[in-house]
Amino acid sequence: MATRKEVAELAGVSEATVSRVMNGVGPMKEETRRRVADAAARLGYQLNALASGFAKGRSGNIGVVLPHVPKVRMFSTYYFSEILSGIGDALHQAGYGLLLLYRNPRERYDYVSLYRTRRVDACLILGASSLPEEQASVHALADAGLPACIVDQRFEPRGRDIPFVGADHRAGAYAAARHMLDTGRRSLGFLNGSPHYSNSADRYDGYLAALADAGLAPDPDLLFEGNYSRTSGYEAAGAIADRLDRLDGLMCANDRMAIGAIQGLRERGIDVPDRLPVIGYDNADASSLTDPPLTTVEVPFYEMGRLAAETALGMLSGDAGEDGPAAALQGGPAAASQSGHGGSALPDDAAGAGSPDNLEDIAPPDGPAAVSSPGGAARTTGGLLLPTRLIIRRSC
Amino acid sequence: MATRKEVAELAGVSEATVSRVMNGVGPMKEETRRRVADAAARLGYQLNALASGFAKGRSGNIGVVLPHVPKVRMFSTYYFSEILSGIGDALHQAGYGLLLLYRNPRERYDYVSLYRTRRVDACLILGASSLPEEQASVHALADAGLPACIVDQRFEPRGRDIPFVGADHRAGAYAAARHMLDTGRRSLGFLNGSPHYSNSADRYDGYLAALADAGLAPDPDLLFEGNYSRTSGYEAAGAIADRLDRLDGLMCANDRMAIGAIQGLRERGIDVPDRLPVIGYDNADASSLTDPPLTTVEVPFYEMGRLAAETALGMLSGDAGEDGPAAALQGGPAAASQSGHGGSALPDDAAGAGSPDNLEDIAPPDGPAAVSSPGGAARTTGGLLLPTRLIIRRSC
DNA sequence: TGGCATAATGTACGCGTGTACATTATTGAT
DNA sequence: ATCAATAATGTACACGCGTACATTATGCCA
Repeated sequence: MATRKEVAELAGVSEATVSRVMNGVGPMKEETRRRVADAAARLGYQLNALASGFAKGRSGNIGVVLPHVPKVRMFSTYYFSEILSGIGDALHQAGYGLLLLYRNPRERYDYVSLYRTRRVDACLILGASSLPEEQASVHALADAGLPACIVDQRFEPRGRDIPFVGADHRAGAYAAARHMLDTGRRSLGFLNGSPHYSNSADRYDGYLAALADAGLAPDPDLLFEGNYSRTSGYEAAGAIADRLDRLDGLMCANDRMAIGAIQGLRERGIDVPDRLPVIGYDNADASSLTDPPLTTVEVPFYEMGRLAAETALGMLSGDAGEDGPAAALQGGPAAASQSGHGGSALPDDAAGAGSPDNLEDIAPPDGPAAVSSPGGAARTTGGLLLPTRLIIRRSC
Repeated sequence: MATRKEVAELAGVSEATVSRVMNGVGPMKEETRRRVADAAARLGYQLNALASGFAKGRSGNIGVVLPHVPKVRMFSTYYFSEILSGIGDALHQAGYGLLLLYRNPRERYDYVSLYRTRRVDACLILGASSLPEEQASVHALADAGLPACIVDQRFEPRGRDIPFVGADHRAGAYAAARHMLDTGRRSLGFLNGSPHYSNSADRYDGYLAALADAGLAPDPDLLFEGNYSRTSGYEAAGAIADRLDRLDGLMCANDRMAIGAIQGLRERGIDVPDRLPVIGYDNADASSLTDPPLTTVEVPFYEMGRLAAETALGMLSGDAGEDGPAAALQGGPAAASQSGHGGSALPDDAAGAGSPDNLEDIAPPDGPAAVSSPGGAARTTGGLLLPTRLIIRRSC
């Protein structure tokens, strides 16, 4: 392992000069720069990231926190892998490392220690819910005023808050419900996810808004609840079948529950879409594999990850970022809509089973103080909401 | 941020004593230990992992390398998320961090720099293939003699080699083919994956062995090739349909291709399983969601990740580990078969669609010098092969 | 009580870097 | 040619910890 001292000797300069060359700081003669670079190359010298981080008091790593319960596959892997991919690209581009952290949603998680021990410089929190332990953990992090970003989950505003980046699920659910209503449904059921997620509430809002716009009153008996797992959708099929005489359409808060519900309905001899049209949400991988392929709402998860990472990084590099995640949208080197993944590009093999249809023009009447911004994302207090898109297939 | 000095002063001891208490090294009076612990607690002091790692020359992080090509979802997310989960649990238990690294499979990747810059103490390589750039990168890592472990991919032995942990895909494919043959198929096609993966070759071996045991000769015209993506299976359906008159069964090297193939076949009016029974491989999430549910081979991905992590950690903590990954099996605090995930436990909602059937007794005649070991895993030169299990559903 | 082995603690330094500050070289204007 | 401003480089130290080694306390046996 070559060290800075050896490079300095070989190049005939001081260690400080080597340091400056390696970091590209301060003015220096081009010839000196080259001599040092050559010496470093000849010795195979590279900065010791550990020592460098130690001297700067920064690890150079961003913690990405995922929920994880042993033996239970609670969440869609599609969801996380897309977001992670976006995060990974953004962090790599900025020269940061991605430290993957698993958290048990039912236990208190000490975010602050991660910073105190310098394991991470910032955190991105994925799959958070408002379970008490979880909320308390996040509040402690917010109170400490540490750089972080919450992905796709909003907490109730309080003094200091952590910025979030999510998707406009209210608009997405509105578009889904609207599609059902526009195609003649009058009595639309809704299989929602756990109320611990702000997602669920947002989707419910969109559902209600679409009903209201169609002059329909919501029927509490047509509201079902699962926990976003396929099994919970499968199990909900019983209750749904019981209300079948009053239903002419079913909307689900995610694809996995929709798939489970379709399975359960089919086992009861209820055909989808002939007897009961169903619409999902997420545009997960599996949604195009099912029979029938699932009409669903595409969510820009990759972009979400990217923006969340850029938001957190923005809080690190000055700005004393009280601006929230919108700053990343405007100032980032690669803004959301230009990064080449997501947006209008179809993910891998999503095509071929139904014609995607951009229905951005069908917007919900009034979001939560949302204002559309240049990237197509809406900015709300303390957060950013990315636009979603309806994908029409054959299930409704 | 409290520092060691303040703790030492508050406790009335030297900094060295604080250090010893925090790390639990050397003999010390219980009262001293308590005094220091109290002082640390009162000041909210925690070890600075960065400084500690710097002093020890170790980052405390293990790099986990994943293939990643922008805009292309090349690999099953199920596969990686299961393996990652196993890795995460093992590393967390050992107090190590998980640094997620994305690699472009088509470019050379400088593993060695990761160590030289002290970003990681060891690496776990996932989704590796024998593409030239990739192979060269791995060889350089092996030549440097650095601690690492390759997951589910074997490279040809050479001087110094990196240990690997994988699954016995030869036996798995044998069981799958055998199941087909035992249920009356005589003319079994095989849709294999890219030959850049040792997986593919192993599965092909198992397929051939089962044919041979049934007294059948392989028909080269019934061998198809995809790239493990659903799309490639979908596209292969054309060639498969062309040979339909000579086929009475189709075996696929993974579930995604099987699902794609079934879709393609159905579009050509070929019913599965009535006209052509199909069997998959992996027991991915989606395999139980399809119509018909897919008979497949379960692979203990979680265990695979756990064992790989334990193998790499074993190379760190002495043993000058020339023993290969088997050491982790015997010596680890939680051996494979006891860790509670995988093994006989069904992953989440895999049940309910067909009766799983353990066919471990149907073993291939002769593996590549494989010897079964206490954990049920076979140990081969330089690597460990975990057992697979046939899961019978309705697609064949 | 003395001596010795061992436990328990303190002292001192190195780990490799970033950077504030001091110093020297260079340039340009007068 | 002189001086000042600025560029370019060197010097010196802090960052927080682990640990080899020195030192002191303790217990045990004769």
